[in-house]
Amino acid sequence: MPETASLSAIQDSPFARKLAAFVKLSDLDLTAMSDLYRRRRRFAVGVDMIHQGQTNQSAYVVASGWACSYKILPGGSRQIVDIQIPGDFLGLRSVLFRTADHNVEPITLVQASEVKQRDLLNTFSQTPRLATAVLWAASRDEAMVVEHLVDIGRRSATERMAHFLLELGARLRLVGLGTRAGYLCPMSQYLLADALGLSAVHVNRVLRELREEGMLTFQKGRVVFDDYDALVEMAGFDRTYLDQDRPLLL
Amino acid sequence: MPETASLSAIQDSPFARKLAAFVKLSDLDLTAMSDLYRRRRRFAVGVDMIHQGQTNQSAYVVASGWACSYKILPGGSRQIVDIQIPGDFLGLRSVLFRTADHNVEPITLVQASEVKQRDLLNTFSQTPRLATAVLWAASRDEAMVVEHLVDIGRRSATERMAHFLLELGARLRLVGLGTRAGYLCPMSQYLLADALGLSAVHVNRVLRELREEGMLTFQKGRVVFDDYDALVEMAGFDRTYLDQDRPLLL
DNA sequence: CAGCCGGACTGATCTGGATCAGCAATCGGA
DNA sequence: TCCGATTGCTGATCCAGATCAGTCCGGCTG
Repeated sequence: MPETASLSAIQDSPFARKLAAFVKLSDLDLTAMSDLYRRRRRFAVGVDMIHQGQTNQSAYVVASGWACSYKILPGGSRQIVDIQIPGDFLGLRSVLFRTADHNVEPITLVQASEVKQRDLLNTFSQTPRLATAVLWAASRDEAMVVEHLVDIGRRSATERMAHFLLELGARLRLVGLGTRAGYLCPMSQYLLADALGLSAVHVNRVLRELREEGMLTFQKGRVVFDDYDALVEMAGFDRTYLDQDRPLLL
Repeated sequence: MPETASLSAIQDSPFARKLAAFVKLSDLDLTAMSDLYRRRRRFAVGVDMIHQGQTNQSAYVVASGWACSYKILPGGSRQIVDIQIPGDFLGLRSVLFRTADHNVEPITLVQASEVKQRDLLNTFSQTPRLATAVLWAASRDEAMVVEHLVDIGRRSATERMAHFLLELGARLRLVGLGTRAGYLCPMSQYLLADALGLSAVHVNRVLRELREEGMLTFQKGRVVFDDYDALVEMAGFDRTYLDQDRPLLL
């Protein structure tokens, strides 16, 4: 039966894996999801996926690759707001508002499914459970932005770095792309700087310190947690908002 | 007819006013909303409405008064993440996740309607339009947190202050509690400091500078925009994400 | 092969905003 | 009516992290 085959394919996608942590998805929900998945597209590094100020943008669900959303301020400097990894929704706000309030740029080659505004709103009205699940995912993203805000507002450069890399690790583990030992991370130190509100120079210093203290090593595109527990302790990392152990809505 | 009378009462509530900027609400939606509105409660200053780490919290829709959500870090310092004014949802994340990831504290006496988890999820499954509207409102809140993040990460203390007070003004105007000239603001300089990641002392300095430059005056619980346009220019304030001129979803 | 370029890395210097310390005005309660 | 608590205001000092000004190394190109 081709239907069930495609259903199980959807079920294994990072997006479904993530949402399944919140709601138990029915076959109807999965079918609706697979409809959203039709229009697959590729984005090369250097070509923005979403442009601040543009109207009628689509949203995307990332299938593979990394991207980052950021804002440019009058003055030239930029702030990276969030990192998108496989399974993440991207540009949801640019669909719900008429104009995009941020940019999204691929960090690596990105493969993603385009979701048009009309399709999204239709799907919501037909499968309310899926709408609730997306609300949950959006809230989870908001929780991460909040954590990021606290990072920048109240944590030292070292704590910030540790917290950021821990969170990324936890997210990657959820979609099977990392372990407690570490993960592959294609971010340059310049990107890290823009994300953490530091200068690239200082990022380098902080990474060296963490390495020398035996906490974590980030070299050659690979993050290795040398002492996970000490890192969690030092960064004040709170796992609860990422560890949804069982679906809330059955 | 008591039904239509109560419907129009709901329609005039700050919450409905806000959501109506996004979707045209049907009578069914409004009825569902009024059901959520039943359980009205009052919160005095000094009594937290939501506690970080607690489980099975309710959410609230603010009818009157101001509150703030914040996080406490190991170390004692706190970061105010967002301000809630009438019409705002509050504690949505603590309902969607099982445990609250932040605190909410009243700034003034707050009157709010309690929304239980079960009621909320039921309402969503019965009125998907309302679910979509709440998703929109949550995304709008996220956009503000993002803006707040950029504030703290990349703007100077003065720009930050200007931006924050402008945004608050725009939000208050949406629910009819302020004008382009200014608004009443019950926040102390200590609260402002916690929100902006500054020290109270520095908040004071910055406010004095803004006053002396003829940009804005914040004294005696009242914000007066002395030169609105100059302020917008200086802060790099982007109105788009708060100015939803017509409903997106009819 | 040389030449180039982008990323990682380092030391010296500068500065925005925190911290500390203290005073004046206002308010609310006994 | 006085006293303590809260908020607003100011100057002096200090430090985390920015900025500047480079070197070093590996990969890519002509």
